[in-house]
Formats: sequence, C-alpha cells, structure tokens
Amino acid sequence: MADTRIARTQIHKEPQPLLSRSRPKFYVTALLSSRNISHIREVHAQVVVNGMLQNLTVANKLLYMYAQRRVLGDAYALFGGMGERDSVTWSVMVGGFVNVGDFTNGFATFRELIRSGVTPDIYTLPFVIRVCRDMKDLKMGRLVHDIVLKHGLLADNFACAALVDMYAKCKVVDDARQLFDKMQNRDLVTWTVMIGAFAECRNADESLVLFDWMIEEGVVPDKVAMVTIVNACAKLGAMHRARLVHYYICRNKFSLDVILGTAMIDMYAKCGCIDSAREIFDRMQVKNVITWSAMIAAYGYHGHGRKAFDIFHLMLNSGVSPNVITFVSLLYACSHSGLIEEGLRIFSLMWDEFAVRADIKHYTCMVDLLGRAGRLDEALELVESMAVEKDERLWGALLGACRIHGNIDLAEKAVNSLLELQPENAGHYVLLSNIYARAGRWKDVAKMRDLMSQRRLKKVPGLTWIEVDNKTYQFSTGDRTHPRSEKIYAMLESLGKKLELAGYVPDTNFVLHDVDEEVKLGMLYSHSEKLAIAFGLIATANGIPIRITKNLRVCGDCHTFTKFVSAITQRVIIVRDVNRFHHFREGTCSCGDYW
DNA sequence: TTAGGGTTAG
Repeated sequence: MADTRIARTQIHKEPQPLLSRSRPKFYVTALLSSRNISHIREVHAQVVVNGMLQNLTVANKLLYMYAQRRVLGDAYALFGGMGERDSVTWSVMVGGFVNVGDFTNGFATFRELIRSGVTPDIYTLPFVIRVCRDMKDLKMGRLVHDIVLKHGLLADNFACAALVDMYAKCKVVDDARQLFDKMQNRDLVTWTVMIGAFAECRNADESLVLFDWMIEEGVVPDKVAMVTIVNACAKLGAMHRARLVHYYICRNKFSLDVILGTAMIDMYAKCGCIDSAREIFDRMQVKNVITWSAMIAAYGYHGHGRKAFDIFHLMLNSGVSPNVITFVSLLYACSHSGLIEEGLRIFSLMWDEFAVRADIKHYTCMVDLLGRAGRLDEALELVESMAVEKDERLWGALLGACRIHGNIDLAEKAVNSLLELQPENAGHYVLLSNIYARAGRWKDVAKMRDLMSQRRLKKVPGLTWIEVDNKTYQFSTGDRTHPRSEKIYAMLESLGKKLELAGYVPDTNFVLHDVDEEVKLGMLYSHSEKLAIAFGLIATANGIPIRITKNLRVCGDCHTFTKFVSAITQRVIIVRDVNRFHHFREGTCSCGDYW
C-alpha cells in the first residue's frame, strides 16, 4: 500500500501533457472534471508547461476553480502573475475573497480594479454590494449604487436586487422600496428580497401586501420565497395569514425541509398557536440545532418551561449539540415560567458540560430570572461580577425587576446606567417615573417629567392590534377614532363594574400622572389593550379566542384585568407582547401568574 | 470563463 502511495505522488510531481496541448477547450474541460484541488494543480502545471497560461479563457477558468474551492492563496498567486486581465478575472478574484468572508481583500481588489481603469461589470458589483450589506456600511453602499448608476447598470436584476437587499439590511427600507419601484423587470429574487426587506424592518404587513402583488403579477414563488413570507407572518403574528400561507405551501406541494419547517414552527409559535408549531416539529424528518432551538424558544414564549426542557433532553438524546442560542432560548423559557433553580443549574452547566460560553444574552436572561423572583441582590451581584460588557438590555431586565418589586434605589442605579447608554430613550424615564408613582413619590415623578420635556423626549405610544374577521384593527391608549368607539367604552364601563364585583381592584399606580383617583381610573380604563379586548368581546363570537398583539410590555394592571375578563366571560384571550405570550383562560395566565 | 434571495435569541 505504502509503495503505491509513493508512486502516485511521484506521478503528480511529473506533469504529463493532457489532451491536446494547443486547444484551450481541452484545458477547460479538464478543469471542469476536476474533483479535487490536487487535480486542479496538476492541470495548472500542464497549462504552464504547454504555454497556455497566456490564454485568458484558460487562466480565468483556473482562477475560478481555485476561487470556487476556496484556495485563495493559489488564486491570488495566479491573479498576481497574470499579464492580462479582463472583467472576468477581476470579478472572479473579488468574488473569491468575498465568498470566504475576506471583505478587506475583496474590497481592496475592487479598488484596484477601479484604479486600473477597468469598467466594473454586472458580475463584480453584486459581490461588492454584498460586502457593504454584510458590513452594514451604508455609506459605501451608496457609493457603489452611484457606480451602478454611472455605468448604466440599473437594468440588471442582480445588481439591483443586491442593492435592495443592502438597503434593507442597513435598515433603510424606504430606499430599498424606491429602488424596487424603479425596476422594470423584477424577477423572483428581487421580489423575495423586497418582501424580506419589509419583514426585516418591522413592516411585515407590507411584506404580505407585496407577496399578494407578486402572485397577481404571475411570479411563481419558490421555497426561498415561501420561507421569507412565513418569516413575515411570524413577525406580524398574523394567525389568519399564517394559516393561508400554510395552505398555499401544502397545495403547491412544497416539501417540509429543515429550513421551511423551522420557519413554520417559529411562525405558528409567534402567532400564538403552539400546538400547530409542535405538529410541524413532530412531522419534520430532519431537524438541526436551529429547529430544536426554535421549538424550545416556542415553548418559552408561551410560558411552558417544562416542555422546553423536554425538547432540550430529546435534542441531546438525538445527538444534536446545543449552541449559544439554544441556551438563550432555554434560559428565556426558565425566566418566563419561574423555573429559578433549573435556570441556575443550566447556566452553570453551559460551559462545563457543553463548552458554550455565557455571553451578554445569557446574563440578561439570568438577571431577568433572578429579578422576577425578587432575588434582586443576587441579580445585582451577577451584573457586578460579570466580565462581559453590559448593554441596555441587561440594565433593562434589572429595571423591569425593580418595577415589579418596587426597589427604588436599585431602579435609580439601573436607570442611570441606561441613560448613559441611551440618553434619548424616553422609555427609561417613564419606567422610573412609574416606579416613583407607585411609591407615591410625586415630586420625583414631576422631576422625571421635567427632565423629559427639557430633553424634548416623548414616550412611544402604547399600541395594540386585534385581528377580527381577517382584518386588523389598531388601538392606542385613549383612542376614540374607532367607528364603534362608543360601544367599546360602554362595554368597558359595564365590564369594569362586573370585574370589580368579582374582586378586581384597578391598580392606579400604573397611571403615571399625579391626578385625581377618578381621572386616573378613566385613564386606566382607556389602555390600548383594554380597548382591544373590549372590541374583541363585542366583535367576536364565544368560542373564538381573542388574540391581541401589543407593541410594549403588557402592564401589570392590564394583566390582572385580562385574568378577570377571562374568568367572568369564559373567553380565551391570547396576548402577545414584545417579550412573550400570555394565554388567559378561566382566570389564569400561562405565564403562571409569574408577573 | 464570472453574479443574487431563506430557519432559532436579543
């Protein structure tokens, strides 16, 4: 055996002429049939021996083969020695660097191209735009857009789709849309990129509108387009659309591969339908770490911590290793289900047993977990002992815990840290004001309000959406714009009386202003989620769950209010807020009253 | 001879 290996090596060292020595086509054919890098090198040697490196077609193909196999050292050596280069040469070299993630050299090669006076072509530009996209370098992206315009390449779908994608990933969706609207012949990828752009920029309802428009235009979606629209439904939490998209997927016989299946698990979970998410999960033949993590996260949103752990153990038994996100999802599930000891245990096992190092996101989950349980000292100790740089989410978790437990001193500390990081965020001032208000410290409340007006900051209004008969309605706090407004307020008034008889005590501490109790009550009864629930009771039949989505965290009083509503009306109410789902049924909430 | 879009958390 050993002798045979030596003999083969010797053969490779002595290149033999291949095929016809003078015809480029034969070298290209030989390269195309190359199975490994040593064969490419062998053909390279033959090309040199037979003086064919001067042929640009052959040299470019060689360069492409090295770049495709990600052997950038050989590719760059060849590129450096090429006396003649054309646009293909440049494009392959730029693309070679970009595809291995070497953006610095990719961009440097592109600059060299511009300096050498070569006109960049439609093949090179998408690579360069991708660099701008992945580096989130909007300034550079706009410069490349100018180059596209300067060379009249706007008609090219590849360059345009790449630009739309770049704008979307840089979070300037209006620029993406403007360019999309200018395009004459949009192909499927362009549509998909634009649909994804809206979902990316939290404008998922626009994604759905665009998807319908795409179908009307006769563009047939493929699996990637379906994953994109599934993702948009997940972001929107639109259950009715989710069902329609699922129906479309079945009718058009898209197979449930690992990516589409995982996206659908996430979609159903975020639309509040955990059972459908689990059904998809059970039907999937192939599951990867993302699938398992998505299912763990799904149970986490819904407050089913134990089930999240069941999935985690099944995952380990199936031989899949957890990653950073699996643990974020698991810790998140613990903090939203009150599984304190389990959370502490898994946090300590992460590194020891699974070699996953805790980062800021895991620490934030732990602060949330300990903080909600009232173990604020331990939460603070963890914050002070951690070696990872602290961010606003971490302090936000600590502040949230202070609000629940009325710890003013610690809240002030958290807010000071938050204001250092985000001085313009009005939400931090409002949270601290609420904490002061709850303690009756009205002078401090006034101070916070003055500070906000001095700094010209305004709180983001609380908004709630409700889907009734396939139509979405939006409510803001104190809203009277709805055509059935009078009925809604009348319903709230009569409901309030019944709820108070049943034992509900409105918690006016959740009203910020230092005003009369009666006024406070009025303000409390006009919170956006209460208006949406009242509308839901009027507009939907018994047996149909009321599903609402809030753009901020559900306030503590609304949480109690909803529990009472579900008890006296026997209606199931599902509330999705920024952090999780709350399933209210017969006076209880799936978050285990762990508020 | 060279080019594009998709899954989990925060």
